[in-house]
Amino acid sequence: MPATRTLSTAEERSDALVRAAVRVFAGAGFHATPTTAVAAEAGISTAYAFKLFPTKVDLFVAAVDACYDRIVDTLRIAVGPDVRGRAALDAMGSAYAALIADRTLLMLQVHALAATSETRIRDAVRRGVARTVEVAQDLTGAPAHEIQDFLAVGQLCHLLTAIDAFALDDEWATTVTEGIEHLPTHP
Amino acid sequence: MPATRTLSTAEERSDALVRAAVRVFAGAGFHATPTTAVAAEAGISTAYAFKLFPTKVDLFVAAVDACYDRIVDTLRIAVGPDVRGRAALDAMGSAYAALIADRTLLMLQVHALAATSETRIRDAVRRGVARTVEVAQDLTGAPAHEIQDFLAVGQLCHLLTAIDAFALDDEWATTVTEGIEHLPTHP
DNA sequence: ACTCGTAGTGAGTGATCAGTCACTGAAAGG
DNA sequence: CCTTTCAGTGACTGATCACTCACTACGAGT
Repeated sequence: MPATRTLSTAEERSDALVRAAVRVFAGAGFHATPTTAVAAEAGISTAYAFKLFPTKVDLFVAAVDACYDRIVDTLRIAVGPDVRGRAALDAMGSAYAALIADRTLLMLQVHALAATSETRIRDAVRRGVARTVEVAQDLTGAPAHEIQDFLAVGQLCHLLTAIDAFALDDEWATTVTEGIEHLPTHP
Repeated sequence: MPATRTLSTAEERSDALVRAAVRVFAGAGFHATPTTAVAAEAGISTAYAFKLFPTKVDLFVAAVDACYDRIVDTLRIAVGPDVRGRAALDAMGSAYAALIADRTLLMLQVHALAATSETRIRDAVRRGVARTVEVAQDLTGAPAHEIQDFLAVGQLCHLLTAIDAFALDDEWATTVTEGIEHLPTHP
């Protein structure tokens, strides 16, 4: 293949489109984001976006899967081979906090959860949570209640970040954010 | 006022509309639910619904506020005057689990969180969380980290219920649901 | 009886958006 | 070259939806 190729492969375009979908859907969610906005962010026409992903749901599901790909990879490399149990879970927690610091993956999860009335989106979230739990179990060997804690604290971070509680200094906000890994506040 | 009155007061209609809004928005969320569907559920015309609540956001915010009204009331009556600390928080947890058993208030919270890019909705969620935290602090006197736990477990229940994890018997699902107050599965 | 404020609605309208269609053009193999 | 395949798009369309307007009707006070 010559270096002067102007057309991309469909696979390259699909990847770019999914990356754009993660960013754009994270902003306003499934129903509030037009497919046109995703295509524009990826720099391709709406018509071609629909050729690559026949429906908007297909594209959203691909974005959710990509989101959990990144999460699972991050958790996997966070913990050294000799670390187990709670220490390993803590390492995963820190890695996760760093990963979602830019809010993109965090908000995409929030929006995916809200779109679970669409069966295929619910299934994508199930797959993602399943993979997360499995990697946490396999690499830390921690008991069920600690895995639950790990997930629960993650969900709490989602809530607090979505409402930007870290930026507030009312008493309730400081109570509920104190000691939690600080995530950057909304611009 | 005679018993044969056929017109309602605007206040009665508003209340009915907000109750309908809680139910209907809980189903598909803010952006996927037309105002017409809420008005129909309440048995009034779309035009009148817009006279009572000038915008869809106004109606949604009223629904979110009503949702947290019910939550806060439930938490308040759950704990006896002499119970404090972790025991009191556990009582609140059980009362909360019973309250959200029909998924309506639970899913409305999930959808509200996903709609926080609208400032007024974000503020409504903030108000709700603030009230929840305040009532938990005042009535239990529990330390901050226990209040955080309380919130975190609630959020975990939202996640697990939204993806109907309680209905699954894959290993990850049983791991992550075991010991958590069982909520009914989706029909 | 009359009038005025308020409950209540049918029938729109303009904008947005998911998805389609008919088409252009690049480039690899022969 | 020339044909075939695949990347890529502009210009629609039909449906949906937030919100409006012009209007009817009820009933309380006088």
